[in-house]
Amino acid sequence: MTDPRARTAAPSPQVFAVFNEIGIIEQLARTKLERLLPDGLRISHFTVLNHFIRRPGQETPVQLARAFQVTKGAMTNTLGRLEGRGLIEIVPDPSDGRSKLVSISAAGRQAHADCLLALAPELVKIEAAFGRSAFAEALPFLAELRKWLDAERDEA
Amino acid sequence: MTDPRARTAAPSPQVFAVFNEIGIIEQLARTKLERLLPDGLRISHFTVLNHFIRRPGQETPVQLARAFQVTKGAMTNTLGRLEGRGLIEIVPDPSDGRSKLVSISAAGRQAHADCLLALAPELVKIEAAFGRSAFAEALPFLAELRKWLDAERDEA
DNA sequence: ATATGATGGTTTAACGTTGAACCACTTTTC
DNA sequence: GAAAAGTGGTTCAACGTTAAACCATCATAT
Repeated sequence: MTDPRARTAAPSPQVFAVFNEIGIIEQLARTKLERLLPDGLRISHFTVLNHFIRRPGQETPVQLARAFQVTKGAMTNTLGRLEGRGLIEIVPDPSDGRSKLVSISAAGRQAHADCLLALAPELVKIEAAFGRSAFAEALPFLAELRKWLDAERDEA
Repeated sequence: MTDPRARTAAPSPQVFAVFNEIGIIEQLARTKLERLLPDGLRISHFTVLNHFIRRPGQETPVQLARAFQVTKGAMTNTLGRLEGRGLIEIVPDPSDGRSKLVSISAAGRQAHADCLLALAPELVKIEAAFGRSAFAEALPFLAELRKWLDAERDEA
């Protein structure tokens, strides 16, 4: 603040580098794992199924869109594909005429199990290459970063 | 290996979680930062400019595609946009009739500087929220993971 | 009650990406 | 040398995503 020309400090190269690595990892991991999923399922489809396995019950499309940080339009697309395959059920929300309620179906639970089986070997291989603890240690920072970006999202 | 039914061990939840967080971070960061870039530039465009700033010289489209882990088709698209804006120059490779040589232009250097200026405040804010060291500490694992996924890519 | 604003969901256009087919040129092999 | 295999680059279709406009329905205020 001693130099009046200094409007904004420069970010450190590490910040750039972290986002750069994350971008490349996302791309590599998505194409690699997507190739393993059965029946042309996409990561986005699997993620929704996974969500319902961990938190059984009903949820609205908007809740799901927020949970995965995608637009409503993207979620409309994803849910349409899943419903078309019979992996989820969508019913109107009796308490709100605008809304719908989404839940996983028996076929969806089976598909999720198939996905897990298909992904397991690759994930185990990755885990073995780095050791179990490496991922556990990396997780807190990534979760914090995700939460921060998420929270800062709707502010602006 | 004592149980013949055990074909593959199950991956730990942390591995799943790490890729999940990375996926969401990538999405949030891309849309957030892309909104800041001037003149409708995309992250993929900026990344190429950034590459040429750090490593001045000439490179072929295939080299660039490999560096960023995208398909040749994607790089054709990216380079076409950049050339259309006059931010890079593409000339035929005199030593190989199939190939081309890409280099950054003066306008490209200026655009890169504008991008840095536009991104700086946001990145500084993120850096301040987590401390400078947090990113430096997270980087080695991410770089390792990226390298591993990259290397494992062409094997299969 | 009525108007005004907010929210849930869909649709459309535009874009970037993958994957595969394709052409041109080079390198290798015999 | 000629044929075969490999490599650089482009094009095309298919898909997922964002952004924005839009309609229907709820909530709130007056």
